[in-house]
Amino acid sequence: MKDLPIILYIANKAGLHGTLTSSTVLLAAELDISQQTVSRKLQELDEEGSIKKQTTPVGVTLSLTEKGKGKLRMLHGELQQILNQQTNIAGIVKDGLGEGKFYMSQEQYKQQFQSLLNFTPYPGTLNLAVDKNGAEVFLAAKKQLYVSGFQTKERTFGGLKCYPVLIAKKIVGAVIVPDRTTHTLETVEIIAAANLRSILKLENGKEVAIQ
Amino acid sequence: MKDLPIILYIANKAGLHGTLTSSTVLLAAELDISQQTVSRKLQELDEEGSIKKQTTPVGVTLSLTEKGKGKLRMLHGELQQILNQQTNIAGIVKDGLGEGKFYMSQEQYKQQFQSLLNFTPYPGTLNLAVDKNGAEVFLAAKKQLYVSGFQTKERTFGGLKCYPVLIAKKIVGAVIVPDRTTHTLETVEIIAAANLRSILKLENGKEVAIQ
DNA sequence: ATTACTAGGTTCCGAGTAA
DNA sequence: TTTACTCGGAACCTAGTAA
Repeated sequence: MKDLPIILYIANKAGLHGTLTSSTVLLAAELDISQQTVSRKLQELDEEGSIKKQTTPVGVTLSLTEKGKGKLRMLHGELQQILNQQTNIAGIVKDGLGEGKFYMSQEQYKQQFQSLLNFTPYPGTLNLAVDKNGAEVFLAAKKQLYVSGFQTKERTFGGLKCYPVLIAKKIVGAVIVPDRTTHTLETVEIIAAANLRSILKLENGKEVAIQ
Repeated sequence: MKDLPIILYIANKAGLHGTLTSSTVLLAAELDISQQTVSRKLQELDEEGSIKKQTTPVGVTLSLTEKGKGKLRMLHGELQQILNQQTNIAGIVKDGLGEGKFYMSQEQYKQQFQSLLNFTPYPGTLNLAVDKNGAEVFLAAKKQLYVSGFQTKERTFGGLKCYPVLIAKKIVGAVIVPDRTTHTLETVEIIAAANLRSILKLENGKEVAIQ
């Protein structure tokens, strides 16, 4: 749309249906363009039918036309669509390998989780089968935190990415994606402060939504 | 915001967080500007930090930066505020003068209502006491229809403005404002296909929301 | 095939000023 | 005071091309 700043200014000051009494000089100052440009642009917007302009001896009176309102509504709709994308996915509970429990018991991991997520994870992860593409989009939209790897005298523990999420609309947790993961994003691992399986009464095959 | 069309295009195609693989030639065709302009604008948007651009031998790979997303969100918020103004008010049921019933029984009114509103009003109006200013803003935001006056051999019936509304979240009706009204907008008259008092179980003093 | 530079034409902006 | 015209200069766009 053309000359959006001016239309937005009018809409803000006058409301969608009201009128704005002002002057080209004042508008110029507020919009940080010259009085001449304001004058010209108001003419153009009027001719093109986006606004209605009445010139008086003491200034101008402006309001949006249906066409102008329509443009704002269209733009709003477009933005709505862009911004309100996939913000949740569902996954099916499935068996993990019991590794999660071992990892989540490591003190170094636990400390990092506590400081990054403000909770210490229950020792054990919930594995969810999800749509791979859906999960990628979903996680891309989330804030990514990073838990670094470390070494003990026995072995090396890798780093992992970590995305805070809300599980089943009420429990704060996180999706974790180990750097060297055994499964792709077809499966997603979830941690939380409590045992999700028990407090959500989950069994294999049940569906859980995360957001 | 500068170069909104390009940012919107990327956001539409790639989503907020995804990446778009394309070429300046293709973008030029879709946006109806020259390849050179696309090339330059992508450089500018990249330098200014609204998008991230990677140039490959076969085209460009684009994604929005946090700054770019922020701009979209800000614009969206602004539009939200403008568009989602007062879209409902509440009123207290009160006694009318019984005139409504007489007017709504007039065949010429009934026919016009039917064609404008797609319902024939129940013979009688519901009077609601509302906040005057609130009502003005509310009605200003509604589509205004006009029912013209007419004459019979006995007398003259005036025209009236008519605003389709939803009553109590479920019943389609309309606010009517006679051209020569006896009350100001402190009281609002409502019509609907059915008897609102009975189907909503209303008595004087009860509150009704209209939107 | 790309991207993107240069050059020249067009559009746009705003200082000056008339009404 | 206004709005809005003229006109010179700045900004912007694209055809031609190099890489």
